[in-house]
Amino acid sequence: MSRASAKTRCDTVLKRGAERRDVLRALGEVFRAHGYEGASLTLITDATGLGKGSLYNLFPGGKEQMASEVLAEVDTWFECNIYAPLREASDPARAIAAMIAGVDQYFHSGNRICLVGLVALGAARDTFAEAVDDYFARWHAALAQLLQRSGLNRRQAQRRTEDALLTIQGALVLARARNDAGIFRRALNNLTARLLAPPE
Amino acid sequence: MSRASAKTRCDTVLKRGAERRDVLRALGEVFRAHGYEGASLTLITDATGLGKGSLYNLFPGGKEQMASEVLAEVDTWFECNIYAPLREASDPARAIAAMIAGVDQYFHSGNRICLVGLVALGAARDTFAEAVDDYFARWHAALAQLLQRSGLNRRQAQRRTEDALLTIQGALVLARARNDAGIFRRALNNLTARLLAPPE
DNA sequence: GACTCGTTGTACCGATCGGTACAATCTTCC
DNA sequence: GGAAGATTGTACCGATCGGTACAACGAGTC
Repeated sequence: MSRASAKTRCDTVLKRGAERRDVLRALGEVFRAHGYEGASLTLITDATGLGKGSLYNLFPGGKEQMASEVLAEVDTWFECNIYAPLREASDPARAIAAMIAGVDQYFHSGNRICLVGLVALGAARDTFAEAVDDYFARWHAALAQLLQRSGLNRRQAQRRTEDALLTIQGALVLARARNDAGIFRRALNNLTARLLAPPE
Repeated sequence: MSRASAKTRCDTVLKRGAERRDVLRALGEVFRAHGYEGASLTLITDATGLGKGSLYNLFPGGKEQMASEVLAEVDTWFECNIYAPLREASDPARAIAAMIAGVDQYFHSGNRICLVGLVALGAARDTFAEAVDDYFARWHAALAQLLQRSGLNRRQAQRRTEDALLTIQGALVLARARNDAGIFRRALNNLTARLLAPPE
């Protein structure tokens, strides 16, 4: 998942990919709900409505390929809706507000889990280590770069970016743990202010 | 896991509990490494050195009881080493520094995962929902109370406490995802400053 | 030493795991 | 319509899942 392929990925016309998209979406929800190990083929066939035959025809690599493609799909979404806008933004305040809005939308205001974070914590981390690291690394790079353009020095930009990413992850964990999506909403609000604060 | 039993739990003399403690410790590491679903009995027997016979003699309730007792053990550790000191502290600054130091120690400076957070994200959340919520709720109560005593109003104390807990969780996730324990260390440093900052 | 009773290893249980084989079916193109 | 190729449901595979049964073993007690 290199930076170079990012642009083309976003503009790709999905000829016969529409239904595959639907399958990937369903797969994503199964993995989110049960984790990589917990997502049994029975659960997967139920969620997708596809039999094993179709499933292994679509994903010859089995469960690993399914999860891998789901992660790639997540990555693409963030690339198009979060990272690219951050990189191309001229107005930092607007860009940050847009990022927060995008994150809030993607995670259903705290009612949806971060699949990448979930995979990172589980035993499957090693299998998908590259995709996991890449997801956060590219987010980090895009946001830190924007913060630097907005006037922060490199060190401050790095620190604030790290803070932003872990705040989002932590808010998702805590919101889920305490079954209180308000935690996520409040964290995002607070985060906006912290990111937009003047250099210290 | 009620608040009332907290005190006695800490002072309990473990007559024949010493070896059970060791087993629970090993169990904890297996669950941390593989999650609840992923921790198969084979992995468990390997990690504990106990056969199934001994295991089901010690834990008639099977895997669920094992995980339940491990969570209780985690809870006890935090009760004794984190929550109780926070409640009984007279000097807020010292208490917060002690909390951060305890957290850093427990999570091996970012190289160890939060089992409660992991369970919260997984499918086993519902099974252990009460223990999970309780863990964070008691931490929240103890810290918020201390912050109020240090001069913050209720609202600010709540906000900062929520921020502290999710920062710790998020830092653990991100540190693991990016395989960089430095993220956790930096987050804890930053958190100390934020908690000790004067009322806004 | 014999009796007790908690502890342990081991064989085994049905269910389910991820994955494969393959015949039946559906499309597509001529 | 019919040949060709992709797509699908279903039966099946060995391995492993969490859990049980039980006989062998162990430390105490008399």
